[in-house]
Parts: sequence; structure tokens; C-alpha cells
Amino acid sequence: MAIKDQASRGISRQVLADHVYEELLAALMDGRLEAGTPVSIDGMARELEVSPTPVREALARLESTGMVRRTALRGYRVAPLFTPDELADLMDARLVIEPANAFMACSHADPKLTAELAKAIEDLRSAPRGPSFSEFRAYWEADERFHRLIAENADNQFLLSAYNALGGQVQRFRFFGGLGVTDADFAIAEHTEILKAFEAGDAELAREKMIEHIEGVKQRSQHDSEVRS
Amino acid sequence: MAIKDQASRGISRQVLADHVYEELLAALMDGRLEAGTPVSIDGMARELEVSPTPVREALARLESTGMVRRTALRGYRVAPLFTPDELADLMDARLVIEPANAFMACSHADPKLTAELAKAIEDLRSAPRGPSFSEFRAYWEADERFHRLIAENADNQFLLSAYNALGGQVQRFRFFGGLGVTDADFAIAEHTEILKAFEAGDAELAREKMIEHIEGVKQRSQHDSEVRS
DNA sequence: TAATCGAAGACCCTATAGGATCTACGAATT
DNA sequence: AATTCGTAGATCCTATAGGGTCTTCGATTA
Repeated sequence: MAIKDQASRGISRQVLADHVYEELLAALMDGRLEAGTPVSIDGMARELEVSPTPVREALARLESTGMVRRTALRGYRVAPLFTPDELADLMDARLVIEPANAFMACSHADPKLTAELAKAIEDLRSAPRGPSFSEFRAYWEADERFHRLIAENADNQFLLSAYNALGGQVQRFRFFGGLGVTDADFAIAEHTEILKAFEAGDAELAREKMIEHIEGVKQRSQHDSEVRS
Repeated sequence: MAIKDQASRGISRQVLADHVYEELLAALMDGRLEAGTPVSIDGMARELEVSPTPVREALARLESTGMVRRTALRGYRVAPLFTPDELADLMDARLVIEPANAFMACSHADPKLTAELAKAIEDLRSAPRGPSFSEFRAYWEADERFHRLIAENADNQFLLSAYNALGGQVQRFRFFGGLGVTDADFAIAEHTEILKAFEAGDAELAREKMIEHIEGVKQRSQHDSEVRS
């Protein structure tokens, strides 16, 4: 009823499949759906109290994000966690795209953007660092917002698509999710360096600082992976 | 019946939605579905002689490729053609991703890859240059194959996703589709330069030659756009 | 003649039904 | 006791039905 009510209440007509999509996305990001577990279409339909049809459509859209994988005639399952090698590949890909985003965004940055970036850093600083999902979420959200702001202000829809294709939102979360936030102090300092470059309007410097940041994330993530294994 | 037969003949059970997806993709790439025209779910179901359900699923998947756009409660339509500005943005994005692909692919290239690249160039050279779709398709396919080989052999699933997100296959086709193949001689020469770098195992050179190639494509495309408008 | 109204069709969206396949589990047999 | 068989349930996939909205087009009216 939870979803259905909002729709059938009829104040503003909406598409049920969109609600299901958002619901599934939230469940995946909150960790309610763990990596590797199957996602039954019929089962999810019962759980959300809708018919299988919109669930099927939502999952079809979700597949392109890499959050779920589909096997023909066998259904969907939550994508597995990354191996250390895949993690390194992800960072290499970010090293290709995000410095370019930083350069372009800085090339035509306005005070509004720098203010929003500063706010994202401030939110990062003040976010709780607890290991629980609910606490961690604020931290992750601020980190994601910083990078996404830059990607969006690069003002190139294709680069933004490429950034999205990396699973910028999700994959990063799922990686950090299992670990503690050992990253925080470093990330805040490195983000601040990038912000400085933006404030100075030095696009080339912004590119370099972004490279340094992601190199740092890569090294720290590899270290954490080794510790865990 | 065309599609249905293959499925219900039951030799190997298949998913109808996958067939519909392939069928729609082919129709989009052949130009049978022109830019901007609406794609009715029910109508397409009648045309392909299936129910609307698999069509709906296929379109949901297709949306992530950028080939079709969806408006809630109003259905799908074929994505509009590019403006010159969007074309420039696309080339800028390619300039970010494809040189990196070339560098990485060249870093661990094997004779098999260089042979396949050489074959792609040879196919490019021998392809007909006629203005009709069917003739042009062979040329475009060889061009696409060259770039995709490099992207796939960069051996990084995330960079490959990013490359795919550019609509590497499709967007490029849709751009060239309306124009003559004024590009051919230049493209063959530039591809050959890239191949030489691969044969020499010089990754840095491969990166540079890829940059030169895409810069060339960008300039020529802008020139063509001006001529046409 | 121009404008308005209404009916019919197209279309999107969701629910439901039913067929096919796979899995799980218990009973019967060796 | 182990194995085989069969049945019940779960699941995926597709078709069909029906509700709601929008557009179109013709008829009626001012």
C-alpha cells in the first residue's frame, strides 16, 4: 500500500515503475539488498505490493547502472562486490575522466559553483564518521556531491554520461561501505586543494589536484583491501 | 510471426524481449526509425507481432543507450539529431576517453590485436563509399570496429562502459549518416598511424596519434556541419 | 463561416492469468 | 541407507484485459 497509495490518491498522476525504481535504488544503496543476492521479480512485486510489470521495467532500467545483473530466463541478482583488481580498474577509469571534468568545470567556474563545492566539503567535515550505514550515508553523500558537482559543471553531457557509467554514485559507496571511514581526513584535505584551484581559476591546477586526490583514494583503497583480506 | 516463430520453435528457448531489443536497435541504426519520431509501444508490438510487455522492457533497456528518450506517461521517441555544439562536445568527450584507451591497449598489445586492427583498416579501405545506407554501413562498421577493438583491449571494464556511454556505436553513425563520406581518406591515414604505433609498441605515440585522429574528425565534422547549414 | 462539443480511437500504464522451466522436498523403491 | 521419482511451489516470461488520458475529427450550434 505504501507506494500504491501515493499513486492512486491521484493528486498528481505518476508512473508506478518510477517509484519502484527509486525504491530499489534506495534499498541497494542502504545495503538492504546485499551483493550477490537474487532479486525476484514476483517477490519484489509482492513486497512492494504492486504487480510484476512495473518491477520488471524498473529492473530493466537498473541493469544499465551496473547495480544488478541479469541472466536471461534466470532473473536478476545484485551485482557482486569488487575484487581489488576491479577496484584498481575503477580508479584508473576515474583518473581518466574526473581530471578532465575538473579542468573543464574550472575553466568556466562561477562563484555559485565554488560556494557549493565549499559547502560539500563543509558537510564532509561535519558528517558523522560512525561505521553504521545511516551514519556513513551523510559522509558518502557529501563526497559524492562534490565529485558530481564538478562532473555536472564540466558542461558536457557526454562526459557526464561517462561519469555516470562509472557508477560514480553507487560503486564508490559499495566499495567504502564495508570499510571504516579511514579516508575522511585525507579526502577533506584533498578536496580542499581542488577547491582552492577552483577559487584561483587555475584549471590546470584543478586537473592536477584531482589526479592527486584520486591517486590517493586508489592507494588507500588498495591498502584497505590488503588489510581486510 | 517473424520473431515469434524463432522463439516458439523451441529449439533453444529465448527471451522475446531480447529479440525486440535487437530488432529496434537494427531499425534505429539502419535509419528506418528517423530522429524525433515517436515510438509507440502498442504500435511497435503490433508491427513485431508480440505483446506490448516485451516491447516495454526492450525500450526501457534502450533508453540507457541514448538512442531513445522517454517522457513519463507520454512514451518514447527517437532521440533528436545532434546540434553542432553537441557534436563538438561529443568529440571533446572522445578526446578524453579514447586516447587513454589507446595508451592502455597498446601497453599490452599482442600480434592478434594488431592483426585485427590491420584488418579493420583494410575493410575500411575496401568498403564502398556510396551515399546510400546499405553501402555506407560497411564503411561505418569497419570504423566502429577499429575504435571498439582498442576500447575492449584496454582491458578495463569501466573505461569500456564509459566508451559505451558515449554511444560510440550509434551516435557516431547518426552523425555521419546524413553526410557523405568525405572523411574516408583522412580516417584511413590516421587509423594507419595509430596502427603503426601499436606495431611499434609505443603506447605514448598511440595516445598522441589517437588525439590527432579525433581532432581531425572533430574539425572535419564541424566543417561539414557548416556546409550543410 | 467559425467555434464548440462529443465520440471514437490511440496510447500509456498496471493488473491478472497462464504456460514453461527449475528447485526443493518428501515418498517410494532398490 | 541411498537413490530415484514425483509433486508442489517459486520464478520467469508473455499475452490479454481494462482503466485513464490525450488527440482527432466530425457534427452541431451560434
